[in-house]
Amino acid sequence: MTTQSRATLADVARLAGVSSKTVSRVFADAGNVSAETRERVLGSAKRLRFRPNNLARNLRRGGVTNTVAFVIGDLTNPFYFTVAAGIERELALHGLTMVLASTDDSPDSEERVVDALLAQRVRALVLIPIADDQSYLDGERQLGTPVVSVDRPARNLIADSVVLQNRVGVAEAVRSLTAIGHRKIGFLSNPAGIYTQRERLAGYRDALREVGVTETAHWERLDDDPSVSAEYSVRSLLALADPPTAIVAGNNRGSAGAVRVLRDLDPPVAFIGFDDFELADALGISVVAYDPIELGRTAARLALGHLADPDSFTTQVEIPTRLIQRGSGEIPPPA
Amino acid sequence: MTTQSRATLADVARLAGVSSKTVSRVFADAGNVSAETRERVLGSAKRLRFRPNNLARNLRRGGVTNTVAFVIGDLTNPFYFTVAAGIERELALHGLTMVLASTDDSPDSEERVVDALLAQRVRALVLIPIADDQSYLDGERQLGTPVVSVDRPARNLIADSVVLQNRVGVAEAVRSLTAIGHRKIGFLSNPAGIYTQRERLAGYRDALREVGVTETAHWERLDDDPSVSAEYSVRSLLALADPPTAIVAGNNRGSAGAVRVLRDLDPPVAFIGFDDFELADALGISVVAYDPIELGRTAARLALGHLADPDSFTTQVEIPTRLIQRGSGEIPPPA
DNA sequence: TCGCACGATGTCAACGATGTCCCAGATTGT
DNA sequence: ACAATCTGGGACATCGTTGACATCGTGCGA
Repeated sequence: MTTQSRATLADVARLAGVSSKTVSRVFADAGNVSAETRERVLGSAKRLRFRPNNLARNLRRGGVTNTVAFVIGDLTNPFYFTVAAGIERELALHGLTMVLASTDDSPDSEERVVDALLAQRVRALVLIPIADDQSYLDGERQLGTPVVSVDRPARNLIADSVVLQNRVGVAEAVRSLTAIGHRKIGFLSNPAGIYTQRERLAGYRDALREVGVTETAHWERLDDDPSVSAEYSVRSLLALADPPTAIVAGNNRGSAGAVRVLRDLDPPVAFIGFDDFELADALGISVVAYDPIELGRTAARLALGHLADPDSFTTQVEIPTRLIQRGSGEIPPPA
Repeated sequence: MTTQSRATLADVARLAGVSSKTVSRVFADAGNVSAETRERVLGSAKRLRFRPNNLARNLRRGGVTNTVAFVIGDLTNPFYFTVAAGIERELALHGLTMVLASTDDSPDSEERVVDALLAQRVRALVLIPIADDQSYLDGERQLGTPVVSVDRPARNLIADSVVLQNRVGVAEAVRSLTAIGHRKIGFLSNPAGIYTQRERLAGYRDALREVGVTETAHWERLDDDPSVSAEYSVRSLLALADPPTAIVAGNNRGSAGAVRVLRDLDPPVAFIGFDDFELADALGISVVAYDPIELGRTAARLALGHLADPDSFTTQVEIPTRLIQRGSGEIPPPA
């Protein structure tokens, strides 16, 4: 494996008998090079396996790359990576590349990871905020780097954001349950501390209040400890002296647990989850759904918008949710 | 929004009253700078919102970045994304970043996408080969860029690869069916043309041949048209004059379809899928499983190994699979 | 007390590509 | 026929950082 060193513009130029500027013209400018010269240059380039060095190019062009960073908490969550797919697609349409970095859901590493990306001179930053405070990004924003927060609003930072209709979505789901007579409705949330879960909890309470139910605390299972399984929470609800006749989950984690417990219960307990999932249709599970790809695309579009017009206003977008009824949410309470 | 320009080493140096080299030392070398000077430099840097420019740094250091590219066919396939998560984790341990690019399953765009990444001077390349020929990467490999192919071997290219125990895994699954008396076993494969599916099909035939069944063509549903739904294929198997008593699927696409059709069949038809999936346990679906995270980690480790020792031999790794019995695969044939 | 090692800092060039300016010759208009 | 314009191509500086090497005190052993 003779690891020879990489060819540069100058090497190609020497072999082709032209100046390096001419080679540069062939590869970038496309301006004013005779067909004959171009052929000769391309021939030499191929022979030397030349590949233009984007590091140098970008440096010369003022330190601007064509990559956009997406900072994600937990890479193994299917929700986040579908968002990433949306971002990648939209960026690809504009010739931009996505760099993906994970903070492993650790608030402390967020700033460190983001810093490393900014040092790479990413063109824009899309992130799912994990830490309690994104004010450290303010300087960068003022320097002109678009920052878009996804799924949750950034804290202490003026930035575009794309979030779901969490509160309205859950309220609609709960309303569909109260409409068929349910009053004792459980709610699963874990981790309960984060923005999305707080919003969804609020939606749950909203809808119950509308039918006069204000005492909901004993039907709420709010945890911040990921080791508490959703199955356990569901069982603890069913073990109540006055158990709920329906359960709503704040995320797909809750759905997975609920499915396991509820499938062979008699009398059946109604269930509605948040986040759609593979096979939910086969299982007949009703869910509050939305389009995660669209979430990503929208985030990318906002970033691209700021790149095109740095002085545009910051925007908050809400991605709509919709209730998909598949059976589990349409079970009426026992007579 | 006053978009002021970015501060450089020189700017910080001027403000701190030192040379730019000293500032460089503070941010990189960490070598021999007095505490007092360091304080002063860091102060100026913060005031100017200075951030070192990795483009310039990497250029100066010989055009070597700390990013590794992962080229993926279809970003929305959870399998690939979990692999990506594994890669990202392993790389993070070594201070490297992952860039993700998608070819949208188009063989034509593979070379284009890869080229763009190589121009960014990625340190190594991990890819899921889509095109029929990866020989275009040979030059780059000779230049010392580690290339690792994942899930399928690269064609016409000497490169490390990490693949699953496809053939053995499926053979084991089919054997578990023949062991309890099944002889009429269907096989679903779509897209059937790719390496993994061909291997799995071979495993299926292997195991049937062991029990003397050599005529399997009418039980094989091999499609290359993604618009042919797995449900349709399953139904067409069941509609045979002599329908199979068990079905094996070549991927999770097949499983999803099979689950929908098979759940309320009487007499029940045994089923084993390839690829584990969320809720497979709740549904009692037996599958041939493996660890996709480990697949990614292994790929990353191979790349890192080549970076550490450029002259190391290329390696082929097989990630083990295992049969997880959850009920659907243990149904005996009707008496 | 002198030489020398060492710590703290500075000078300068170079990484690879490109923007700016410049030039020689060919072509065009009047 | 001559100036004006265009076309292909080159020289040189430059983007922001760092490696190699130089410089200047200071303290310490001989």
